[in-house]
Amino acid sequence: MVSYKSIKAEILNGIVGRQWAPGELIPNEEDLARDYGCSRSTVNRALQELADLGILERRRKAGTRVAQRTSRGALIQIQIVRSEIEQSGRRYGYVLLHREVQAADSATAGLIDAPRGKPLLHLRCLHLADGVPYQLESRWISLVALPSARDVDFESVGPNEWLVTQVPYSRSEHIFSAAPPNAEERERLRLRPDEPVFVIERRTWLAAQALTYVRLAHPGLSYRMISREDDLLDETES
Amino acid sequence: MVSYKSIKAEILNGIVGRQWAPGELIPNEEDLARDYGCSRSTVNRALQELADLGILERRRKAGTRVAQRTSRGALIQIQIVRSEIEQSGRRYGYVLLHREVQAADSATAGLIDAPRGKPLLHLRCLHLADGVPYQLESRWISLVALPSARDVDFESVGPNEWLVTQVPYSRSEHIFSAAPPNAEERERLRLRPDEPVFVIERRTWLAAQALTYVRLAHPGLSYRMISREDDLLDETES
DNA sequence: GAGTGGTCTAGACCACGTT
DNA sequence: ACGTGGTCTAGACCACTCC
Repeated sequence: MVSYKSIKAEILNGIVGRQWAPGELIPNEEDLARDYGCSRSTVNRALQELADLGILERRRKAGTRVAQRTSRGALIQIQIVRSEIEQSGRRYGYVLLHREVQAADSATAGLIDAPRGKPLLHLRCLHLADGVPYQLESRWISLVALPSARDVDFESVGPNEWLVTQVPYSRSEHIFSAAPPNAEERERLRLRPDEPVFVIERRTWLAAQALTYVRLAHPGLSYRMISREDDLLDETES
Repeated sequence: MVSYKSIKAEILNGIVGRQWAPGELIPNEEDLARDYGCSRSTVNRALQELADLGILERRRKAGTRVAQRTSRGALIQIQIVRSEIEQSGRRYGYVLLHREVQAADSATAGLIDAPRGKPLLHLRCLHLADGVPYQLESRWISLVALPSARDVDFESVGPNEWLVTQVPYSRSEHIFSAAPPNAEERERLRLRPDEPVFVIERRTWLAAQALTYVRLAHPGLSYRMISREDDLLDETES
């Protein structure tokens, strides 16, 4: 029996081995099914998965081509900060610096994308790795969307860890940037002179409703955000 | 006819609407097929795609559960710098600063992951948006893997644009960081005092062979790397 | 052992988009 | 108009893994 995985692997080999160049047409499903001695459904599944990966481009009547990949994706895995630190073999530490319920003013309403005047929970926390400042977190949580957050004190559980036990989200936005530190960051993160911060900002929504906005600042000289990918090698080729 | 997309959408609605909580078991394929009045294959495709998205977890005999999503991904699209600038409505400018063939010394060999002594093409380029410095690129290309690069002058075509017309890659690594600028970056990017740079480093391989290493430095006060995602809403729900 | 998902088939009809 | 991919079906057999 010819499996769709083996067909995927063979097509990939053909691309990597330059049997088909980017932009080139590969045979249609019917021909491939005859070549491999399997049904068209099996070929279809293989080609469809390669198209989902961005490796092929398919259009009815026009056929299937090797994609010209002009943009290259990098998938960043953003973990809970605790597991990020513990997985690197370091000891995790957590301090809640500030906790306050406030009404959204125009500045914070814009950040979290919630209506002005609605109640927000504002938290500031410091995360440490082996006692060294690792991340300064400044977070707003919409109490309209997540009213139960009002009853959590966040002294022992970080907001990130609490949030993942709650609802899923349906939309998210991440912004990464490099910035000069503000006074609090310089002090709390014990930055050296001229050391910038690496900033991650994240907003999440469930349907149209804003859930949370968070700004995560890391010391620039020690923090690296890394993404590794094996694009094609997920099949067991001999 | 019940489509696999409508089943996907209904299951998603059930999850977002908390009909099924994270970790909870959803009905098996046979039951769902009877409920929806379609074949098991159709249900299978819907559930399998949701599992691929990380929204469901499936195990034979154990059934299908709503996934506990503890880590959240952000997909960064790294485009050719030219289209990145032109898509924002600005005019693209390009200057080749330096071009040199050199043998890999121990430092550069480590960066690109190629054997010491092998020939490398080293390029430094400046990319501008509306005449303002946007990105300083420092790139090494393995002439072992890509010998034809030796014959390209890179005066009019940027290395990024040339490379995508060449081979695909099979493995890549991206590192993002915030750093104080070096002297050249301060001058070429016309940085303000205390302005850090946002640095993207990328290495790519084809099978085990290193292709290229590039370090891209952006002015920290103006550059933002943004990623937006609609996790669940790719179906046409009314 | 038995229940569940994983895959394949042969056929069918349809939607789309190129020609 | 027609060639291509997109989807669905009814059935089958198998692989895994929980009990």
